Amino acid sequence: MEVRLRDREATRERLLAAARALFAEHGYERVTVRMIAAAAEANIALVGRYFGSKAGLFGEVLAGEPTVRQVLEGDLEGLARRLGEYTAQRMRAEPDSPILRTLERSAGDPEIQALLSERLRTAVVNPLAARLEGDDAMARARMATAVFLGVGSVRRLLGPSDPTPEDVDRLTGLFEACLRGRE
Amino acid sequence: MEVRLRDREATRERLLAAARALFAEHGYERVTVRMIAAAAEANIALVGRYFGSKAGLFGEVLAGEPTVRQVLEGDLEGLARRLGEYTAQRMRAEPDSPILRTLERSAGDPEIQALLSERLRTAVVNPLAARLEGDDAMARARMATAVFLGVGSVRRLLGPSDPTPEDVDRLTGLFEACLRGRE
DNA sequence: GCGGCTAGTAAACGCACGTATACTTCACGG
DNA sequence: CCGTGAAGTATACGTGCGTTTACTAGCCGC
Repeated sequence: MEVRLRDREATRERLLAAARALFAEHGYERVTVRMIAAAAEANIALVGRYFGSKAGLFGEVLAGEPTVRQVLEGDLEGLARRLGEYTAQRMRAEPDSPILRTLERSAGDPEIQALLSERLRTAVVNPLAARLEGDDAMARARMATAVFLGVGSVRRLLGPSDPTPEDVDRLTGLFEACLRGRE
Repeated sequence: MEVRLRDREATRERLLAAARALFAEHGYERVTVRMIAAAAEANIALVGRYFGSKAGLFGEVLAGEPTVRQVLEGDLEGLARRLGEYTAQRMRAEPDSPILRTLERSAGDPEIQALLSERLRTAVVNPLAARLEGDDAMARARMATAVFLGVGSVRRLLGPSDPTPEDVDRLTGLFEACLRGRE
């Protein structure tokens, strides 16, 4: 593989990677383009050149994230428990996903909020609703998402707490109640 | 009652009221001291003079909010349903409480986050935990709080939705699952 | 080998913020 | 009626931000 010092694509990728890590670490507003450029060992002006703006770079970071969460795959019966276990981890530590981490540090800028909203919809809520049956599948998917996001909020605001087996059971029960259709 | 144009206490109160409304409307970061001063028809410098700083003013706004939520009062059996109904309202519209509105617009500044955290603890989580029994009362109160906050997050991010009677039932079920102790 | 496109750079622009300072104006007690 | 102290004002300070501009330097085809 050729090594080029002046490589537009490689520099662009470095900026993207640095932005991905920093946004996940601190959220949108508390990351400056100077921080990103420094982390990528690139010049500040290149952010504007390659991504148009800070918001454009953020949008590309979001777009680069994988859409389907592995939690949603697998059998439908175990879905509530997988969600319960996955969410229980959120009580202790930050999510791996940059989207979710950024979401938790939630941005006030309406443009950024719209980007996050669109992404949450296509990456979490819609895939989840697609796995459910009934005409209120979307409402139930939203409520399950609420539980999921809420646990993150509580950890962020009140501090982490190690989930007990009872917590996992309780969360699983919550998701079962959310996902269960009318019988 | 005497009418005084130069009334320190009245001006202070106007600033406080303006700040309360604006913080609830836009969150901490997106409100400037200039906005507050303009809304209160007071001079910018008075914010610093009377409250020390913007953060000091915010702290006083938080401190002025009522501590105990009426939802928590009343019989324990109906608590889950009252929480369910109260939370269902959050699917449609913003909370009345400035604390909760500010919480939803969540501030990144660590100092402000600490203020919000302390307030959420003393105004919501602790009173709720106090009403529960069992050694994991706090864990269950935190989970109920997570559901409550999560519904707000989802409304803010994905847009409001009118709660159906089924939503109320489902939320009530969620809170029952959270609040129920070991049997 | 050299000119021209282009990646990369340095520096500054313009703005908005929270805060601080020096000044002005008014109410009120003597 | 006047001086004094507090209430209120105008303005500027310093900082940090996202963005832009004018420039430099390197790669590549000819």
